[in-house]
Amino acid sequence: MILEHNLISWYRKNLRELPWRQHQTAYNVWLSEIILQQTQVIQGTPYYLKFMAKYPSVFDLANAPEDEVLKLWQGLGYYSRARNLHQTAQKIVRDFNGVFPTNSESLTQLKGIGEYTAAAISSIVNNESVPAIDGNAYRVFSRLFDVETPIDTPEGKKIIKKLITEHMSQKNPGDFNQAVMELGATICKPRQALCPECPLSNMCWAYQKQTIYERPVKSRKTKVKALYIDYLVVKSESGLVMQQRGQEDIWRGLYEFPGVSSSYLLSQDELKSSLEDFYNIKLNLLTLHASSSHQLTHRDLKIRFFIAQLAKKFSLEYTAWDKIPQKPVPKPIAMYLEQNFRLNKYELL
DNA sequence: CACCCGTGGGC
DNA sequence: TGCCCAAGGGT
Repeated sequence: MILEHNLISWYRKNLRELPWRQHQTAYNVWLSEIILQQTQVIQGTPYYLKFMAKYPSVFDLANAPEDEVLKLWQGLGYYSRARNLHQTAQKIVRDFNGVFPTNSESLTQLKGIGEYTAAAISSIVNNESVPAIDGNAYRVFSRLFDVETPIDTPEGKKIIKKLITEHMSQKNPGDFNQAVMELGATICKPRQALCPECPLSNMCWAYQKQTIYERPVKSRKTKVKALYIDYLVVKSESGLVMQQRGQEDIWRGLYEFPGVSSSYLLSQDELKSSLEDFYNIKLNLLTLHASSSHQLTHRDLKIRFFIAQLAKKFSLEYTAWDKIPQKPVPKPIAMYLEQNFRLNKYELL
């Protein structure tokens, strides 16, 4: 009770004025929550503004082509969020006349909305008393009660959920959930926590025991695998050869150049023969044009771009120069295009 | 349920 | 530099 009171009164004095807090409609909150999944506010905000400007309602979003949605999402990462966003918008329009379900259980049925997002939407928009447990909530409550069980295990998640459920507000669940996240983002930070300014420091076990930076405990660490990607840049007067990635692996649905990937660095001969076999082509010349490295959470990418000269025209489709800027592409491809082609004309520098 | 999915920033 | 973290979800 005292926890709830201290937390919510602190929140109402200190909340940041964020764009999606102006109206708090279901569409508003849903869009912001999807954008902010695994994404910091400072990184997601420009995307939220772009999406709201282009798609003011769920109908506008539903009617957009998928490539256009992906293009607007480009650079934000985790592209399945954009595809699910689009599909869910279409379902809301088709099956619900454009009106979102109000309770968290129904929301969970929709693509891209899991337990956290459903709780966030229903508590903020519909005042449903369900805990929205994100990374901030795990950190805040594991510190408040000095939880030693790793929070990335089923047992740890259960413990945190029970603690939050016991302490969460019945009257103001939306403010409570947002307050926990706000506290985690601005005070109870992973590093450089501002404990003297915290409204809950007097009841925080980890603060008393000086275990703040040992909480939360995590058990798993992701292992990073190396991935070598070699791209073939095939030019003609009309454009570049580009293709859409399939449903496997990273960057699903985004566009890229033809190429090969490998777990080890291919020699020039290996590369040449595998490209010729895979695409059924004959390469007269293969010249290294640029290379870059790119870090993902679980991948260490080494990318090379080769200019190719073919014996005959490529069998794959050439994308016209003026169409290339419309294609959603992974970050390394965008960087390569920006550095080597003029943005408007897309001619070789 | 363990693993996979992007990108940017901090230290 | 290498690692951690961020308003998680799908499979």
